[in-house]
Amino acid sequence: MELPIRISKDSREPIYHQIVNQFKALIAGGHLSAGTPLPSIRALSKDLEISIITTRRAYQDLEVQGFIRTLQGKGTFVADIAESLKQEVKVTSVHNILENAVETALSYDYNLSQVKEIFLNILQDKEKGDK
Amino acid sequence: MELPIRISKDSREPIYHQIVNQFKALIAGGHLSAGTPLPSIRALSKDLEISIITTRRAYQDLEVQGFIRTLQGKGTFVADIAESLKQEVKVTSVHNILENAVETALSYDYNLSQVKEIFLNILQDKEKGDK
DNA sequence: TATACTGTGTATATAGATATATACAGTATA
DNA sequence: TATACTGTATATATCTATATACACAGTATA
Repeated sequence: MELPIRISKDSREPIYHQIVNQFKALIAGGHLSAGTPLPSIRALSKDLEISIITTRRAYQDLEVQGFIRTLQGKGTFVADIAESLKQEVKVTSVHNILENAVETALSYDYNLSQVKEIFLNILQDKEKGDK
Repeated sequence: MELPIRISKDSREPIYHQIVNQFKALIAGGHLSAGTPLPSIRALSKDLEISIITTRRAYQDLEVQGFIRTLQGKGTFVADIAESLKQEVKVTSVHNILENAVETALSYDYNLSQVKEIFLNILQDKEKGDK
């Protein structure tokens, strides 16, 4: 199974944390349903060219937060999460991300109209790119 | 001078890096013009309740990237940067930030229309909040 | 004019966080 | 039963953040 997990080594955000956020998005967004097996820490670490301890750290955080379950010798699976919780994570996370992006754009001395225009341009580019 | 520099200790992004990004936004955005003195590493570290070595690390990175100049015993000042460079940093950074936000929103299985709606709601909230 | 004080930045040692390499333990299958 | 999968643990190196001390620059005062 090919997962859209990517890490940026340029980012100062810890690698394990990038992985956590991306899996959270996939799970809360419904891309990965309950019971689905995740790649093993070895498979993922090879895929991302990082240490298995780094992928394990990410899986540990996800497990502590209740998104996945791991069984020694068996593997890691998407946990059974209440739809309401998934929805809450989805709505809250996306809202926070977009709001932070707006705040940052405003700190560059753009005004709301300009931010809106730039954003709509990006959406347009994405729409064209999808075709 | 009161600067809108804030750090989030919850974020996994290193503190020094958060400071770098926020100063970069203020400088590229024109809020801080060339020659403006920045707070000393002691003043800023007291303001943010962090170590002076952390603020120094942020100032060092900003100096290496050409945004500021520091003189031992005298202080730290906004560097004289070409308007074209400031503009480039401004446009590129904001575009990247908004684009990444869109990408992340899409990874939560929102579609472009939904992302647009959420974003416009946020802008609306911000417009109301400004009043 | 020299010295002391107060500002400024700079350097070093240490602790915690992050990422790695390597070895150990559990489970399933041939 | 052996092998190949799986997760788990430990030691080490690097990065980040801190506390503390040192050095430079400007100003005030004797």
